[in-house]
Amino acid sequence: MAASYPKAIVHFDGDAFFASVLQMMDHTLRGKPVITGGERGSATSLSYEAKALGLHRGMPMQEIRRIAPEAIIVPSDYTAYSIYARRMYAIVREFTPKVEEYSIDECFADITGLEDAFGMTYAEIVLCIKQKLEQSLGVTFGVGLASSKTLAKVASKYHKPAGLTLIPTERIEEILGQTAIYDVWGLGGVGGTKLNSLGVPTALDFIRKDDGWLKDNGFVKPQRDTWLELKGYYINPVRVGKHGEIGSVMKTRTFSPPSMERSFIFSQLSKNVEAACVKLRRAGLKARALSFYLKTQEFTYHAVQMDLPVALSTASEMLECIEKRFDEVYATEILYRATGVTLRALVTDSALTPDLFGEFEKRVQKNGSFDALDRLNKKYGNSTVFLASSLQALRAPELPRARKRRKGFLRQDLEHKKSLDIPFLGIAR
DNA sequence: TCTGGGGTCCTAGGACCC
DNA sequence: TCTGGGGTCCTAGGACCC
Repeated sequence: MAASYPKAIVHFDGDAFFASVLQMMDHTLRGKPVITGGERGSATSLSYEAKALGLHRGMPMQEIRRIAPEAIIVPSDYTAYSIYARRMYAIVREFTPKVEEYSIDECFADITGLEDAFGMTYAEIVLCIKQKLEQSLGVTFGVGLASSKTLAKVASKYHKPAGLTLIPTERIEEILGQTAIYDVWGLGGVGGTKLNSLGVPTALDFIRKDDGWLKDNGFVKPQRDTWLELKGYYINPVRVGKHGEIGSVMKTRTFSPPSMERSFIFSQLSKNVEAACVKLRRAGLKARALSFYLKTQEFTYHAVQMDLPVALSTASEMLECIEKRFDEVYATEILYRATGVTLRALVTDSALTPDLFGEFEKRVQKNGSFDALDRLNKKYGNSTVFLASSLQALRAPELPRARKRRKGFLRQDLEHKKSLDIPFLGIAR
């Protein structure tokens, strides 16, 4: 009996990807319990040897050291991860150009209709790609083949690690009967809880409901699409190429303890704007719009959305615009715990057209590092002694140390905070 | 665990217009 | 001028993902 696939969609998922990459880069780590994310204080990725010790993702490092002193905590290396990711995409592309780079450790491929070209069944093609990935990268992969992305996702995590699972149409019900509704990609915690409370604990129970039931219970397009995909319909397409292009740039940071001091909160926001601009310039982009927000101690958000007069990539000029509207979100007597900024409507540098009044020309000349501080300082005057004093800090020789300390800042640092955080403001690079 | 950081997509609802 | 119906466009915010 030939297995039937209306579409042949494959999902590849690197097993314990970060930890595995680090084990490949350093052979002394192989076969050992490796944990990454030490710099954050909790585990980001764990090797299978580490998982076998009962350790799990999100576990505090302190606890890990207590439970498993033999565990090796290694700093993250995002450059290495992305090199491996690119190799992974390249290998899959040797078989088909229809590859979606979904994330740093996952991709989808559409191999529909390729049996004749390779003289193999879909299952054989998939096995062939899987073996090549594992041999070339030294990382094992969970691989799933089905007729939709959602089903392929179910398949790739069905057997771990190094699993290969096929879900042709005739096996859908069997597999989904063993798939918890919480584990279905796209439904999330809220949707999963809701379905569970409606008496739908598995994906099989879900696909057995009809369209009317979905509508009556308030399920909308994203859930309906997932429902269709689980039934085997190809709804969510494999998106070739487009991934990797940046649509928006965001920077957010929580600070502790929370604060109600306007100048401090504004400086936090400045820091985020600066960091976002660094990323923006690195990508050769400028933003025509942005939004910024303050997050209160109660986890409510207050945001302002604004268009920029011209496309910008420098923090100083964005901050001028932001300052004018900062008080729309900031209120005295309220404790805030985080700020954030999102740069949107991005355009490439080359596509930028100078505006009518020569603003563009003026801006080109203003690329000095201290420009931002000078202008802000002049603008705010006495009301922001804070910024003025930070200017001194910026020019002080111990800048590198101050920057470094910022990472793990402690309560004591708070007393001196004003001179610690501000160096970030206006360092244009 | 009193709740990280960086993204995308969808939708309800307001503004505006016939 | 008022009322109602019905489009379109835009945005804020929610939910989800890794």
